[in-house]
Amino acid sequence: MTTGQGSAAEMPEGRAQALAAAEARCLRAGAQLTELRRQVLALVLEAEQPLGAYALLDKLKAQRPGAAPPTVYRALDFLLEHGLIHKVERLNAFVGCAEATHDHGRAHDHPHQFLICGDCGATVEISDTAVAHALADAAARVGFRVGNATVEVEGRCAACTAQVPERA
Amino acid sequence: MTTGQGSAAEMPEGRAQALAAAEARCLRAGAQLTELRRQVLALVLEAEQPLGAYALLDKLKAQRPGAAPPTVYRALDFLLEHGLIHKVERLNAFVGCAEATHDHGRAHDHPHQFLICGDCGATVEISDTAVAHALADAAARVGFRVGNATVEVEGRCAACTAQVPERA
DNA sequence: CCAGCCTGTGTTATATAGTAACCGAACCAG
DNA sequence: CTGGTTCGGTTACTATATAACACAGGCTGG
Ligand SMILES: [Zn+2]
Ligand SMILES: [Zn+2]
Ligand SMILES: [Zn+2]
Ligand SMILES: [Zn+2]
Repeated sequence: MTTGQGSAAEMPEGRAQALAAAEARCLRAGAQLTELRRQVLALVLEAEQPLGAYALLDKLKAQRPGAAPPTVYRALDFLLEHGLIHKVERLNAFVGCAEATHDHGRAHDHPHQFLICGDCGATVEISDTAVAHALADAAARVGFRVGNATVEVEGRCAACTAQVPERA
Repeated sequence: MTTGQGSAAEMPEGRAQALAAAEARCLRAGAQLTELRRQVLALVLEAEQPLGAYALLDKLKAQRPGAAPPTVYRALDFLLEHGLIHKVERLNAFVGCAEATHDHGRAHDHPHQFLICGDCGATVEISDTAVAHALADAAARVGFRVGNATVEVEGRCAACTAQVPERA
């Protein structure tokens, strides 16, 4: 962060690493990371911001002219199921899972939260266990058993806060 | 949906009370709770579960035959701006704000979280400050200034957990 | 070998969610 | 009576997501 947007500062080979990790993970899970699914994952990963399904579709058409909405939605469903990407509900958009970059961690269903800068659009994924615990506690207090949690915070990122002198 | 879950136990006059509180709050804010907006608010409040905009539109048409999407979306925008309802992003649906029922509390922009039962659909709003604090802390750790937070947990409510013997 | 099944994808059509733009009525201030 | 402002009706459209059917390839059991 800081330099520019979101993950702009990541090393360029981060994508290749992420793809390799995804491959390894699918292998272990007995899931097929097909060409189409790999293409969609690559498109999601190379974007610096969350991309909508139709934006992905447009990009995908360059490689796969016949692509249609179901093409990309089915690939996204697969990637979501296997924890390789997340959906940002507030944006109806998709991002690569930050934890999935490393093969070692089991990124499936890991607790995660998004910080979305309303200024520059940068969206970063964090994995704060204190938040997850607070949430689980609050839920338990009313007898609710927690499954999957969507936590998305709109606000202003460090870079944009520093950049703008306004608003003391 | 059976007798419904979640807020089924609320007193029936809760709606009238909520409407009165809304009225009072708009008065103080200098906002006009018009007939249309009151109708939409009433529809949201009398539903036991979050309602989508088009579901609301269908119901609204009974009272207002000419209603169209902008009709309901404009009303929803007003109600959202004034903190009388919330949007559940995961469901693309709207619910009355639990805090707004009481005129005293300043329910505008209050921290809130939703617990959504995947079984019966019951959606309850809680306002846990520990969650809000944990979130603010985690964000501050990366220099992010928190604005509005979306926290929506899918899981199983107490009633459904009790009802189903399975899954020891 | 050939059915029969399963998975993945292509293809068409449709459902659901949300907005833009223009209009006129009602209200109020000058 | 103007001229702004707010509200809502109306039309048309964009954006997001899914249903349903079709087909091709890789298996598997006969
Ligand atoms: Zn993740
Ligand atoms: Zn920013
Ligand atoms: Zn609320
Ligand atoms: Zn339930």
